[in-house]
Amino acid sequence: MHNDSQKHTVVIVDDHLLFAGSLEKLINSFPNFRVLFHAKNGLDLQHKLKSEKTLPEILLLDINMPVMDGFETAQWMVENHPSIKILALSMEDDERAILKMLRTGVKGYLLKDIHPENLKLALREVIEKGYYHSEKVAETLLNSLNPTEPQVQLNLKENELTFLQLACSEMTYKEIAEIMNLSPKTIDGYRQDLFNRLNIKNRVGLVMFALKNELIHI
Amino acid sequence: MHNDSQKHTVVIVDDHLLFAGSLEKLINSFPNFRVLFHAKNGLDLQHKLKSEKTLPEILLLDINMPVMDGFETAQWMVENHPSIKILALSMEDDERAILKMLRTGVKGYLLKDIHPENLKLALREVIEKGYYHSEKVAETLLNSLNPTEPQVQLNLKENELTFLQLACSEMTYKEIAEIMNLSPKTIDGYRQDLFNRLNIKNRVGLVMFALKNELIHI
DNA sequence: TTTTAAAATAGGATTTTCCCTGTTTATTGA
DNA sequence: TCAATAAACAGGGAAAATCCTATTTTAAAA
Repeated sequence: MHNDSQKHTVVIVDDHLLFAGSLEKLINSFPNFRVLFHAKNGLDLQHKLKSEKTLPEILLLDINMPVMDGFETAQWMVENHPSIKILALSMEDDERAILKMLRTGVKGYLLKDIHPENLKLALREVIEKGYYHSEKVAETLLNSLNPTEPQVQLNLKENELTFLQLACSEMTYKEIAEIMNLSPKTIDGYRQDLFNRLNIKNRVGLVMFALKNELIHI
Repeated sequence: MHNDSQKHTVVIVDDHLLFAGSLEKLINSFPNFRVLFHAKNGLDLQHKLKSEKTLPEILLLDINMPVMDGFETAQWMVENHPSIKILALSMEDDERAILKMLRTGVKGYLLKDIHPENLKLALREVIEKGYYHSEKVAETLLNSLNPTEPQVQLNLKENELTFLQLACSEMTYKEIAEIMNLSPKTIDGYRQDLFNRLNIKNRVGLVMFALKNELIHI
């Protein structure tokens, strides 16, 4: 048995209190780890890191949070507390999300459907090796190197994006022009340009394109 | 201290192993409850209920699951094991979901962001009173009785629906008319009728309406 | 300071959309 | 069979959208 002072410290950031609470119980049941506290989101974490005297070795970070989500929080942590190792926790195995987090410098990425035993393993590895990569993450990394679908890189300029989003409303182009402080003829140009580049025939096509590429949400 | 045989029994159904596992730890730490086992989804639960000799008193059921989700599972349970009390667990406080579950007969509805202490309370109440209703659920029930937005009942006729769906393509109304074997003027009528009824200004409005009402999917 | 490229703007023609007020053609119930 | 009603269809005009081909303005680079 280890006494608390020998144990590695963990802080949990998750807006789901029930999950955070249970997770704490689970982690505290691991002989080598103990949870210092948990935070509801990135902002809450910032405050608590200031007020608490002890900094954790590991941060278990949920990426789906309101207010200040996992990405922002990870970035802030890397900048302000680079020594704290971040283990990202996520519901979905979204490839883009995984890559984004890895790029900001998290030490591991866990899916919430992993076996509790794997969490223990991940925590141990992060302490010992400095990182933990599950199979899924490794696979994603490979996929990203060898992209199956080149995914039409949409180079939308700021104005084009704005126009596209406004085109999904019931406004006329003239009204859109007014809002954007541009001549209707300029809007005319934006539209035609998009039609050509995206192989689109009319405004409905624009709307569908925006939808498919999540440029707007219903 | 209670010995196991005196404790109330719980089974967890959740596809997120980590959550299920931690939750088990948490519940087992409650003096009056113990977890018998957990299942990944409804199907898994069916199998396990058959093979295990002991039936639980309470079923903690996640509603967001692949394979056989919370709704189906709840229905099956009510039909096949009506004596087992169901506590639904959900990430989102989706009003429709709450109502749907309550109607199928679950004894309570918990959000995953509740405080662990509330879970203990909910379990106790379900055993003692037979149900547990959090504030949110009570509020939702009130809302459902007094609907703020009457939700335009959309009485779309077959042809109108078809037109609406085709209007979400890049076809002109003339082309749509051809496909539907109708005069362009008839299509004109359909459109105008929908504009008036749905308070829509132009074709983009039609597309957004179809999207919002899931008449088409992206 | 030129040169250059991109962004913004125009003119003008054609098509499509939108809107209003009708008429004709089924369909159905008395 | 005869209204009554709904569905389909039309004419015609105004507004908006689409599609060309330029020109002007702006910003960046040389």
